[in-house]
Amino acid sequence: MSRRVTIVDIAHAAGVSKSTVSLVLTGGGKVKAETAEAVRAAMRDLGYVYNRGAASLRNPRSRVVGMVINDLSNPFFAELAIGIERMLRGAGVVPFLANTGESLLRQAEVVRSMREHGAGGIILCPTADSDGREINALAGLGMPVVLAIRRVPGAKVSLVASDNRAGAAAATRHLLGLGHRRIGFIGGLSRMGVRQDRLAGVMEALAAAGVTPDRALSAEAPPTKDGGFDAMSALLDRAERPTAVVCFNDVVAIGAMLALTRRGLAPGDDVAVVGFDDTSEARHVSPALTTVSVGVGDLGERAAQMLLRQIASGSGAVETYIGEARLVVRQSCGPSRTIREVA
Amino acid sequence: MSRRVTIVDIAHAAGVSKSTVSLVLTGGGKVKAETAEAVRAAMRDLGYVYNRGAASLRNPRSRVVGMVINDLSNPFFAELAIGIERMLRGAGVVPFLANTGESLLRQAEVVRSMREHGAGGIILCPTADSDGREINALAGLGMPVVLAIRRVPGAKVSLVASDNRAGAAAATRHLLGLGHRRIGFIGGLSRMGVRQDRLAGVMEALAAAGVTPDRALSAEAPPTKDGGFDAMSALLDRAERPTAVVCFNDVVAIGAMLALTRRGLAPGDDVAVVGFDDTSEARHVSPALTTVSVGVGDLGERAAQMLLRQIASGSGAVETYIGEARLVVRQSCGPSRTIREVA
DNA sequence: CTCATAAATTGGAACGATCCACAAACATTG
DNA sequence: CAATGTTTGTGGATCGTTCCAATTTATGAG
Repeated sequence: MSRRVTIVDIAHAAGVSKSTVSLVLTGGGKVKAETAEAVRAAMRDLGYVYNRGAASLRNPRSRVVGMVINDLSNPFFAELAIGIERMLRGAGVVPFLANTGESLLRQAEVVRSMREHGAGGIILCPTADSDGREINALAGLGMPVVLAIRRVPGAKVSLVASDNRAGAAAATRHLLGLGHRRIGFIGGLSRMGVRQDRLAGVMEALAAAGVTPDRALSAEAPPTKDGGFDAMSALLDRAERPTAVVCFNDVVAIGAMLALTRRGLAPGDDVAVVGFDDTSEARHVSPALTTVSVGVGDLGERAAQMLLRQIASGSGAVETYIGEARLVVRQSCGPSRTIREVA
Repeated sequence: MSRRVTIVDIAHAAGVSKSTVSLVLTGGGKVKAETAEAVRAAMRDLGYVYNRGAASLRNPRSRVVGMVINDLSNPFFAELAIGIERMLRGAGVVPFLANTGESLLRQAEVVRSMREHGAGGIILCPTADSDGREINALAGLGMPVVLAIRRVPGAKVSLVASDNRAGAAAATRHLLGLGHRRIGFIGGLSRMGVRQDRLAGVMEALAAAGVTPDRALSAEAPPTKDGGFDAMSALLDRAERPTAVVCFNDVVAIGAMLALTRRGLAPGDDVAVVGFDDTSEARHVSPALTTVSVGVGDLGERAAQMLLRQIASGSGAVETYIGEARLVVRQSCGPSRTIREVA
């Protein structure tokens, strides 16, 4: 196997110096058009491949960033990753992607590995048990960091998330408007900031309507389908059942609907169910899930933009963007005076 | 901001030479335990970050590979990516991930970018219109390549895929066993190898049962929900409707079920529907979708293993793995003598 | 045609690691 | 204790690029 082709080979073939080749590579200008063309021709002929590792050794301004996602198998986060990637590639930046699967250990490994590869910044969708100090330490070392979706208690870094409180409040007002009074909240773990915010939104709306919340109607559970199933089942075992539930997210909501069906209850008619996130599954389940859309693709793009800005400015200034959360009414809340979505 | 800390700084702090530091870094052995510990302590104290770019300049054995996925928003491919990633990280290899969104241009860009970053190999889930020559060119340059899920006509590289033909045949036999005779095939574009294989499986099973296939019952359409919706609608407009359809994949099947429902027909009772891939959505739609499982996570792991083997051996030997496809019977094919899945 | 200036090009020194051939320190043995 | 072998440890060259200061070449004004 022949040696790798380097700029020196190109320089030789094109009859110029390696510096000139470097100039046309970096597009700095200052090189005559015909010389540049000759160089490019030589690169084509020899099958030259630019070595970014070598380049960033000398010039550490990096065109690579890391995106660390806690659960890629969740379409919500996959959509987020796609939004981030779209924006980054548009800006000529190459994203390293890693999936932590909610493991704090893997998150640490992955972040280290990205630093070793010279990532110029990191977009982090943190695991539920992330430590603010660790993230601050990372940012303190001069690494631009943007948290996405989930805030981390104590972390003083930039954040892109949705207005969970307002979204949950809107969902709750919708249920109140339909006549529901016994409204529960299920799914998510209490240490999750996102859950705290969404629960707070529900409580706020109940309070505003003068309804006294029943603490027994909110159940903690892993943010999975099984979690939703179990939590809903537990609530149904109680003497005083809820007539409606706001769920931590769509996955939990789907699990909850399954639990209802299993008991011969009709989601929407017997117990109203609202999800959160508006993943594509929400449209496809039956009955179609009323949910709160957070515009996840857009959030991803914003996170990417924010990171790029942060890298460009170099001033570790902390920014926060809270995206609007919009209620999407479908069929899972039974008869309604609002207009149903025309799918 | 202070200069980056390098092995020379570590060497100085630990009172050894940079060569020794390099030795403990690469774990080559030949260094006294206490010296190694002193070096490691210095690294901790100074907050040292290994510079892989510099390392792979001198020693090009790369610990990075690229994974190029055609559509991450499809949970099927997301699951594939997760399987690949799991195996690679287990082997200490860092995957670069990129999403091409079915764009051939982006695929080319992304592959180039990965080569520039020194990827030691690439797992490619090719766009539908990929050119075998281009892929052969890549492999010919000494880059280990493994195609996943989709074969590319003319490409002479390793492949990990599922037995689409057998899977489709099994699904068709299931429908035949339920008494269906007018069995259609919908979704996918005719240039897709995967579609050709699945369609061939259907035809094969029909022929084996002595049923003459009606060409008018197979409809081409983009492999999306809308594609499935439109294709199913078109078939329903025909005088002689199918009583059952095998769909290109689960997404198409869900679209087809939507089309049925829209016309007041009950999927499963009026027209049987079978999907392909067994994504998580298949379990959650109603009626739950009978589909063909290809074990996508496992396929991802196999692809990763195959690439690692190929990188290790260095011999561009071409391997092929065809995973088994298993019929999963649920509720979308109406009354059945087979035992329903106990969800 | 000459000189000043601008534009284009160039060689050599980095960047931060690994590799190699060799040297120093230590152990073993007759 | 000399001779020999075995661990450990070391300086310098090197990988492919960018940066810098310096040099050559082209352009324009008088």
